[in-house]
Amino acid sequence: MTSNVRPLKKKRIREENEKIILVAAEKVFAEAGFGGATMQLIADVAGLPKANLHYYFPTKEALYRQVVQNIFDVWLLAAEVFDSASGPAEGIGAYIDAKMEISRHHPAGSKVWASEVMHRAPVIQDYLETTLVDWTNNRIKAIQGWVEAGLMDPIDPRHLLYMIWATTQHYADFNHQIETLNQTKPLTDEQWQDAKRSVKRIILKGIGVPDSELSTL
Amino acid sequence: MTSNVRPLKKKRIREENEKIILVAAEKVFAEAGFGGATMQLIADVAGLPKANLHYYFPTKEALYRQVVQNIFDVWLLAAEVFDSASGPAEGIGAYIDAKMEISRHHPAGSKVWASEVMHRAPVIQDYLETTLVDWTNNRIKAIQGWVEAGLMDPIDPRHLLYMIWATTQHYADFNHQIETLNQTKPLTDEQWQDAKRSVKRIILKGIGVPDSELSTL
DNA sequence: GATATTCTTGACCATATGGTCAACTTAAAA
DNA sequence: TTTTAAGTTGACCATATGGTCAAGAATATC
Repeated sequence: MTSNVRPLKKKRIREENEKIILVAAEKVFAEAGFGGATMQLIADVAGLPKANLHYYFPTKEALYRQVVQNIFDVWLLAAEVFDSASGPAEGIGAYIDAKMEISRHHPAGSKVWASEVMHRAPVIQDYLETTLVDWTNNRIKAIQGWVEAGLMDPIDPRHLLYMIWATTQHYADFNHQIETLNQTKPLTDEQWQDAKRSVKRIILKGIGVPDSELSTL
Repeated sequence: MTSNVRPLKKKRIREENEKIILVAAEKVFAEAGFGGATMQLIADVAGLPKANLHYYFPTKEALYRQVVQNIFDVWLLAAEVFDSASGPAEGIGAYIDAKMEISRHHPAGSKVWASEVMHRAPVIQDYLETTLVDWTNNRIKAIQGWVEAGLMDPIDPRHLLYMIWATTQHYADFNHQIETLNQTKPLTDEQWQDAKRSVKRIILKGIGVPDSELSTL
């Protein structure tokens, strides 16, 4: 109540409305895909008239593009734990944990990303070719360093990264299938802990991290 | 030429046209999503007038449903290698190989499936709840048997299956991203071999299959 | 050869959708 | 207070799309 009475500056109005629209758009794009999503439905979810969306975002494509870019930022932020680590058990373990948390609490974003990439990335291809390529190459170097230091087996870093991405994002993108296989119920806190532990255990053991470092999972 | 001159029976005409339409539909649905796909585009890809599609498939939904069901059959067929195996190295290894082959040669189907599940399976929810649940429960029992026989570590079979599905399907669903990270080129035969070997090695070693059985990869 | 059945297809229709616009309200600036 | 700028919104439009239909062609049946 008070927050509505308090006079909002124009700048705040813009920021808040853009935020509301982006949240609604992410949800609708995730549930219906780009082609299946309608501006009217996004407007209804946002609680705003459709014409208002077009005031802040000129076209459906522009709105979608902003949604995808925001997700990309979330991905990159989660990856920072990778760098400050001294070895694979810590770095990859923390990375898996971070990505599993995103899958749990931010599944819509992951789905929009998956859909965009499945459709050959018509909107964010430039990001793939620049930011993602750079990021990946740096992570590959880090992993190769761990291999050379004898901290893990000589695994091809690319396929390791793909496995981490695939598995962690699976818990978001396919959450409906996972719930169906879980008596149509969402995973409990315990089940999420089990999932994280299982994924970390299989991958870390699979790349040759010593058993002694797995006991802390 | 000869095949067109030869008089075709009406039954054959129906079978062939349905096949042509289904192949075109799978491709278009994979590239554009259900909402983004248009009957006109599917008709163009199939080389038939749009009205002809509606003669064989009454609605867009009916056509889509048939596409998804066909993919489901491919999944199930690939899983048969699981059963005839004597242990995890052979069974899971062969299963991973089979699914990787599908991802390589049948990526469109995998994408349609992923999209369907991401959108909460509006069309094949009944299949998930019956066939997929049954299949999964049987595979879980097989894995538990291997665990009790001491052939692998006590891993939660569910999370193991999710990891296998996620990773193998990633090479189909995200093939565009993988190509972008591979100098925008498709994986070569060798790279596919590397991929299969890496995936099998990490997972099998990760679940405790003895090193002696990994040397054959 | 005559009849019935299946298949083919251009033209057409009702509807949904992305996007526009002009009138109006609210808030900031002068 | 007056003026300017930013935000709001119902009504509207052009287009694209799923689906229909009737007339005709091809094939099977008798």
